[in-house]
Amino acid sequence: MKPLFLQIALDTPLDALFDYAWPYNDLPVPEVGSLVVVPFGRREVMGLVAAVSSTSALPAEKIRSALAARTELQALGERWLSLCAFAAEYYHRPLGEVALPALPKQLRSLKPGPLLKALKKLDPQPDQRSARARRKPQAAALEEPLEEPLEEPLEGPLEEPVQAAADLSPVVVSPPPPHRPALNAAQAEAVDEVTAATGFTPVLLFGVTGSGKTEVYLHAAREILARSPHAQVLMLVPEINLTPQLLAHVQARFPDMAIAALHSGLAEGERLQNWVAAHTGKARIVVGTRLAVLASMPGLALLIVDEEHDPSYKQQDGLRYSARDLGVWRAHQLGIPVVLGSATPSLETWQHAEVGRYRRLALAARAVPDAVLPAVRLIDLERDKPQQGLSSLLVSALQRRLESKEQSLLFLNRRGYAPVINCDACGWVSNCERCTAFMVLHKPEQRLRCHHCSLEIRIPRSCPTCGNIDLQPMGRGTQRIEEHLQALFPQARILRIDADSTRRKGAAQAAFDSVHQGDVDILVGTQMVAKGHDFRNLTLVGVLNPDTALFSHDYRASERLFAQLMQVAGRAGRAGQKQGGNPGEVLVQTRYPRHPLYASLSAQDYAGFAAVTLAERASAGLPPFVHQALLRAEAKSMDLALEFLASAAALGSGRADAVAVHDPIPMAISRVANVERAQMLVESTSRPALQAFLRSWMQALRAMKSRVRWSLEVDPMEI
DNA sequence: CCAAATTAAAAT
DNA sequence: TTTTAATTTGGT
Repeated sequence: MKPLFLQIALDTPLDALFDYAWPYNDLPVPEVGSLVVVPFGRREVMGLVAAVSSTSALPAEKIRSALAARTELQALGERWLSLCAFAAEYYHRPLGEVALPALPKQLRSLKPGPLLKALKKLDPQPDQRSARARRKPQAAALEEPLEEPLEEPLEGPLEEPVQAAADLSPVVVSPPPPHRPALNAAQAEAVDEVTAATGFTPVLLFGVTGSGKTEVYLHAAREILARSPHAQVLMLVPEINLTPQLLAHVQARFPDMAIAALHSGLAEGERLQNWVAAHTGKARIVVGTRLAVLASMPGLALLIVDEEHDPSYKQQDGLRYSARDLGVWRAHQLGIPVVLGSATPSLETWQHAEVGRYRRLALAARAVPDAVLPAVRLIDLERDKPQQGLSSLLVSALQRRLESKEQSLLFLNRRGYAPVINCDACGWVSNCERCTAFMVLHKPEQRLRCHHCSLEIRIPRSCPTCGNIDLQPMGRGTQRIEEHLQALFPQARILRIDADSTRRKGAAQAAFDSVHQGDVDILVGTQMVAKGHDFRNLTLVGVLNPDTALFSHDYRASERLFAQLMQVAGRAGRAGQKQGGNPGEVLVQTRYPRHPLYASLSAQDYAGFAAVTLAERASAGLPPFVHQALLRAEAKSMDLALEFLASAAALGSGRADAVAVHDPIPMAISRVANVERAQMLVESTSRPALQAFLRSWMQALRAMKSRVRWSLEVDPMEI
């Protein structure tokens, strides 16, 4: 008998597949992995065929018919479906809520128009880059020094046979020879390890900024792509801002290959276009942010996660997945190598390497011949009292760079002008009326803004409680530092780069370009400037206010701080010193110059830092030695939220075998946008035990049907 | 008495 | 989650 029922995953929180009839005898039955349009309630939505069956457990009158199949698109593969199924199971979400949001929006639109257009565009031309990739900023980036510049474009021993195999296209008459630096011994060994791998091989590529990780990625990719015309490589980067740079780099090195970018900054059409290129195998290399880990790539043969420690790999709403973890799982599923690159690996990854589950390959030196690691010096703020947030040592270091026409970077992870304003007379502070948080002073707009709920108000002329007209900004953000620097150095060209200054599309790229072109003397920025960008003429990095993370209640704060400071330190003196210039220097302003974290930082000793921190985590029973999940609740009142969590805990008590359920507590910022939030930690030393508990617990919780909004996060990063 | 606001229930 | 129907509330 012919199968007649489609079991369809839909983007809805209901944890079920939905049975639909396929009554069209003259049309082929859609195969598993196809997209189909179905009626759902009063709407029509796109669904994904998860299974096809000749029977249904439902009474016939409840079953409606599917309306149409999206036959133009090759069905999604079994491997992709099981990747989604794994993510759904691991993060405890319905399959449809994982699989459908992983597809480009236009693919889920009921009209086939955009897809047809994308397919048509894909077909005639062999080189199907996105329009964005061809536009100017890309071209400009190409002329910039590559991330790890080397003196001579020597051909490595690996190159010749690979190059011959890669030049498959008969259309290309004579491509310009790509600039391909030779590898040093450590790099070559790393490439060998990755390319010689058979089966699943997780590799931690451990190397400081400038040690040449990108070269390893590119050489390994070349080798693996040459093995089969269908092979594909996925390269993940933490941030959209870093994709143009890597994309330009990859395009320059693989001029004959179709390369696709996937990130949330693309226009819908481009996103679909690039996704389809990956899905059909046309794009041999995909460069993308975390969402790209769920791209359909039937030929995936190598997966690279650059800066694997970066918190951006964690999705912070909806399905709270870790793209790095899913990437590793995907490599395992496919039996392929996965390269995790970092100078400051996450402690999870480092621990995997310590016990031998991951292969660790170290790139010790900077690949740039005359580059030296910048000296890290601590400025004791108790001795060198800062003026307007700047110590005298830092000011004179800035002065020296201005005199020698070198660039400086001041790093301050706090945007706005001042994090709060207050009234000296009565003690009023600028609290947000909807959140338990301060409203931040943004001077260019003359407004107070809440960074949690986006509420914005004009700066009050006088104190709302006592009428005092003298309201004071407290503390400093990037805007205030920028203002003060301009007063200190009126002739200097100062540029601020943060989320506020780069809100417009393309603004970030333009800002980075102007730094590269030497139009900027002093750069002030938040973490945005810490990542990836290689500023050749930059020899001073000042770190302004790092201490708060030292005493955070979040045990991961110090790990993040260390990684961030190492990364920002790497911006200094990266391309080597020019004659007579200043040596690369990193000045960290701190009240705690004897803190062990700063000792490790000064010595640029990640391994030492990791050993100490892992020992602390082990003795305190923290990750990676235990596995955690977090149940969050949101309600109108804190009591309701806590009450929900308490009854959830009671529901769980019977099932908790080798699992600890902690007390419900209000979140650190307990109210956001007038919603009270609380959370409850669940943990176990056994991941399977935790997962088994969560499975049965979630089922019970869903049946409980509370009015309280709740969500579960597996492997939370911030607690 | 109607209409807005809140609650409950269903979705194959 | 979204959507709709059912019920309560509130002002008349």
